[in-house]
Amino acid sequence: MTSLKSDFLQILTERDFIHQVTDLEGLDAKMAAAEKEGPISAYIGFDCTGTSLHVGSLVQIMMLRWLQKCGHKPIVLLGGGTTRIGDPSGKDESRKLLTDDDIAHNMAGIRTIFDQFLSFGDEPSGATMVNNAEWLDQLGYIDFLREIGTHFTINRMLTFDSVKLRLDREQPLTFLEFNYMILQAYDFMELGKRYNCSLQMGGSDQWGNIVNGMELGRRSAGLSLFGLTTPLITTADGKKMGKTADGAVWLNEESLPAYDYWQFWRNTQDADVGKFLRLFTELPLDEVKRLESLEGAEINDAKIILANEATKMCRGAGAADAAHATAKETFERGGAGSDLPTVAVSAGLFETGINVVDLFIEAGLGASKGEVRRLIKQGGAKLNDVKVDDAEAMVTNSALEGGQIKLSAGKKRHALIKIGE
RNA sequence: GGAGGGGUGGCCGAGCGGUUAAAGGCACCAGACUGUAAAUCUGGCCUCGUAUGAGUACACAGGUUCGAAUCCUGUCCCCUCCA
Repeated sequence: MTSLKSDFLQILTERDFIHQVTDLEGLDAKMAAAEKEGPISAYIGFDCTGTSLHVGSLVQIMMLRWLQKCGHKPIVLLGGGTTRIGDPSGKDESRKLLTDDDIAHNMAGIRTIFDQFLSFGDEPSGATMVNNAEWLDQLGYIDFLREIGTHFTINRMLTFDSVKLRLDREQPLTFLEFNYMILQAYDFMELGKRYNCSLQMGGSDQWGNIVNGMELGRRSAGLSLFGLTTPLITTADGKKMGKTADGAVWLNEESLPAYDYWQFWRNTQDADVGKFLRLFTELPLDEVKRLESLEGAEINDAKIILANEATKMCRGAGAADAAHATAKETFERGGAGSDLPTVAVSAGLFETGINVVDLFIEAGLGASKGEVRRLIKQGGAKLNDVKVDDAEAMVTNSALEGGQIKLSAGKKRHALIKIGE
């Protein structure tokens, strides 16, 4: 492996973050010279269509974190302006146009995530969050076309993968979508001008957009810009990572409790442990090597470390410890950790008694009565770790253990029922 | 604006008057095996009912028929080609 001069690129290379770089040596030299010439700023764009981001964005977030650790300045660009148009790529869903309030709300939610990973502030390496509405909102169409449009040829745009794929497959591509790449290119240039940002990073699908931005910056503003992309992160069986039964694995607590977040990492397949440790934790590489070489049941220890580290970073040490403790209690001792999903019910409920099936639904462990009955029939339902055989059984005060009841659906899904006021 | 094609269960996709709660695949859930892994096997996968069963359901609204996802009419939406 050729050794790089800058810490940042060295780390990224070792940890398999890099898919492509526009000018590795040039960028390396520039970053290595930071001590004399000051840190460089780099940005990654994020969509703000929701109040949270999911693990799919985590690679990018980790890159910004490393960037900051290496003394450079991370810029988080939120697509406030582009979100207002609505991203046309997800064309199966009718795109909803977000109001300004929605967008502001979403941005606030996303900000709380970045607060965990980055340190914001005015110091040279302090992170900043920028909204592209800042410049996009004021764009005049004609001026924009004259200034920016002249730098793009349709011939060239047609050669981009994102466009070509659509055309080859004879799928429609709207004009709006076609313009997206120009707007993204414009973002890069504006960030270069306003924030002296010289590097854009992103997923491998962003390569074309990044390159466009570099060229626009050079031609229109004389900027020297760089681009870097990450590979698409897939699990060992070839799926895009980050999807679970209930959808995305969200990064913020409101969308996904820390316990579930921890569990997501804990349930990583063997074959992915090393990869994930490299990308999503900051453990030293020799430690990662040791952990990923564990075999058989021992690799579970590596998964626990992965879960702890990942959760700590995203949700804080306290949340990670609590999740770990609960998992230990629940899985290793068959008890009930306090961090399990908990549902409070009124005391009166057990005076008269409640049907087990209804109780499971109450606890969120089943969507319909039929589903819970099936679960019981198949032997997957447990109440205080005792298999439930009778779907007609009533649960009364006598089932309470220390004021709570532990319900389990299968081996992994558990919930606590507690008496509330 | 003109011509044509289409909207089926979470997704893909068969069905094209009765034997269709709707083939098949994917995803998902549970069980077995294990290590809270993967792979594999078994069962399940609209709602209500222990179940025979009942109720809803094939874009929406009507109609034809003993009987419709299947035929007809209207509405909405999507796509392709032409202008």
